Amino acid sequence: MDKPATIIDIAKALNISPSTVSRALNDHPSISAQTKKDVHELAEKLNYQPNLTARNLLKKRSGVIGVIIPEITSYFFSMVITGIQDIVSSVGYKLIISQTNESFEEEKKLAHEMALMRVEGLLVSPSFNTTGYEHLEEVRKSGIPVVIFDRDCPGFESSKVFVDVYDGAYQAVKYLIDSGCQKIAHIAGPVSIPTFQERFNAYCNALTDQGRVADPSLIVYSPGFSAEDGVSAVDRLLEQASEIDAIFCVNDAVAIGAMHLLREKGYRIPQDISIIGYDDEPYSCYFSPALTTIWQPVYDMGLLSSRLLLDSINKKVPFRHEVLKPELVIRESSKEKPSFSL
Amino acid sequence: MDKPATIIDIAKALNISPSTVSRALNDHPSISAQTKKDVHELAEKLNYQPNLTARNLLKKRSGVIGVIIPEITSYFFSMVITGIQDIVSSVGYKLIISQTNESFEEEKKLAHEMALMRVEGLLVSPSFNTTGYEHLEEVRKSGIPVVIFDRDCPGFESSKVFVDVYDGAYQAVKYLIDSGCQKIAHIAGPVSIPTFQERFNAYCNALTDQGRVADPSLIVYSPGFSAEDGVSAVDRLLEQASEIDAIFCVNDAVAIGAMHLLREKGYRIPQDISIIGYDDEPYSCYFSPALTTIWQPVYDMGLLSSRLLLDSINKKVPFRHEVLKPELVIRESSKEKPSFSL
DNA sequence: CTGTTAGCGCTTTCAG
DNA sequence: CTGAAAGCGCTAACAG
Repeated sequence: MDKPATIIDIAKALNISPSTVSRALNDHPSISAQTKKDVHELAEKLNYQPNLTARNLLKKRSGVIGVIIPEITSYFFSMVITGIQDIVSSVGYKLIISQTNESFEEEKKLAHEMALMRVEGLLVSPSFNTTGYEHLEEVRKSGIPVVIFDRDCPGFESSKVFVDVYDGAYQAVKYLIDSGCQKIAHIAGPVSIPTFQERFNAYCNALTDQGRVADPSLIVYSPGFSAEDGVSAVDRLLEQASEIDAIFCVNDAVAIGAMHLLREKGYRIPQDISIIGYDDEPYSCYFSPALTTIWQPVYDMGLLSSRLLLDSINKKVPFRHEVLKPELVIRESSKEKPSFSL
Repeated sequence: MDKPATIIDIAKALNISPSTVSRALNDHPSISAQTKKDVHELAEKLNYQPNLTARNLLKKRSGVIGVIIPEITSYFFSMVITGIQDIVSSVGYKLIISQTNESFEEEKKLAHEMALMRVEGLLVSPSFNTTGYEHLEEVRKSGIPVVIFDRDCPGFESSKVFVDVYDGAYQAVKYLIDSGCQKIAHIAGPVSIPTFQERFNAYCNALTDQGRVADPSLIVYSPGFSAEDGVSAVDRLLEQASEIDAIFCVNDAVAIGAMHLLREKGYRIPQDISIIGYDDEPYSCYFSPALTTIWQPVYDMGLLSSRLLLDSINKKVPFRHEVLKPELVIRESSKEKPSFSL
């Protein structure tokens, strides 16, 4: 209601100067106990709230950190955000979160807006359609530190935090080989996207490293990576290949869609076909069979990237590149590895 | 890099006054085309970016809207946020999002911080442990409109947007009855929480409305509402009841946990036991059997609540209470309703 | 211990 | 069409 009380209102009412009030409020050492008491009491009474905008203008800071992500509606990114928030809120920062919906244009617009808002730092995971980094260069040129996470921006210089995508995929395929699978298929995501390209590469290399060949008829490229895409991808796979006994899916969603159709077609998992996904989504362990998958330290990624960002904000530090390790979570959708091979 | 250019820098360089520059930049009608051109060109060259903090201080606005939710890591809330963001970003607002993790203390702190930041409006879905609304009253008293969504704050006066929880639950139980189920159990959530209490009430009423009684032995109260809770709840249910042929679960997570254990114990779904959940989570249709559940217009809730908030910000409007309708999504985890009853 | 002064960057009367 | 001046609310030298 009405105008909020200012420091000047308090000063006038107490017949002292605004600076004294300011100092009293900020608990400055050289202010008499009595004055402090008077000021605090009146402030309380008037329900005084400091105007952060004024303070920010003076101090040239905003107290907010920006986050740009492709989408918030995924376990992955919402968990990263939780990690980020736990760190930055502990040091008094607020978070401005925006999603690009995988649109490059939107990303450029958002980056620009963030710079305008004078965010003190920016965390970004670029969209799949991002093809240049001038928008991020601009942000950095305005003196705002940027940290990239999860998805790389090759050539853009900044601190970065990733999960070792290749390693996770390699582990998965290696496990399938070790468990005795002979015809291991792969439902690949759009390989124009580096993350999926890496999973694809790991699939091929894991195979060749064991003296096998990556048979093209065992690979199907999915245009998307949702559960629906998994359904149609496995449908095509079954047409072009025969006798497959394992599928490494580009992510859990696709794996879940794939399992769905396979079961409908009467395949037994894992007796007929082993399935491994990627991401360890919350419900993946509740499917039957429970999905074997790759777990990623998602929350940690949020913690780490925001820590790196805070470092860059506080002092000029050299860029750091951190790579977190994923883990294979063995459940029921894959055959067991014979114990003698341990 | 270096100091960002200000309006004064431009003024000096062009030998005109800051006010003229300001007007030129804002395309004020009474400025000569030539001056405008000069100013814009130099602004471009100096990479001038208006200082929003200064402008906000003057205009007494912040351009941001606050959102307080229990958690961001759920399909439900992240989808609501998407709806909110689609509306508010179209009119130039930025979003500050914070999660309470169901902590009342945290919620109070956040509400206070939001007020301090001078957010222009606040959207809140209170935590389950929220017992009073003084923190929200305070926000409103500072002149910041508040809109409550999804979970009610009884007695707190503001615009509110909810889904008709009772209706959804009633539909679910009614369907089970109509499909011929005789012993319909309920895994209830913590009934201290209004949402779960309502689902419970609907369960009882749907039964009694059809001339049945809500048998206490068919009801199990779960302390939580995760998939794990569903597992243990159904375990207890099987001990205390016999021959149940349907379970209405408080939400999809619990239903998924319940189905998991039931399958392990050899029950066939829906032949032996029909299952209905609540929420229609993204993967619910991919379980086998696909889960029958209640869908809620989550995105719409985000749209609507932010629209109501914008209305309150722009002009004094009376509070509005909106109730959105959920829908029963029939899939495979429930027996079919005989067609003659249609 | 306290007051004076100046200014953060911008907009907006009020005068020309 | 343009300039001078005032001020949003707060803080920080610099003086006492």
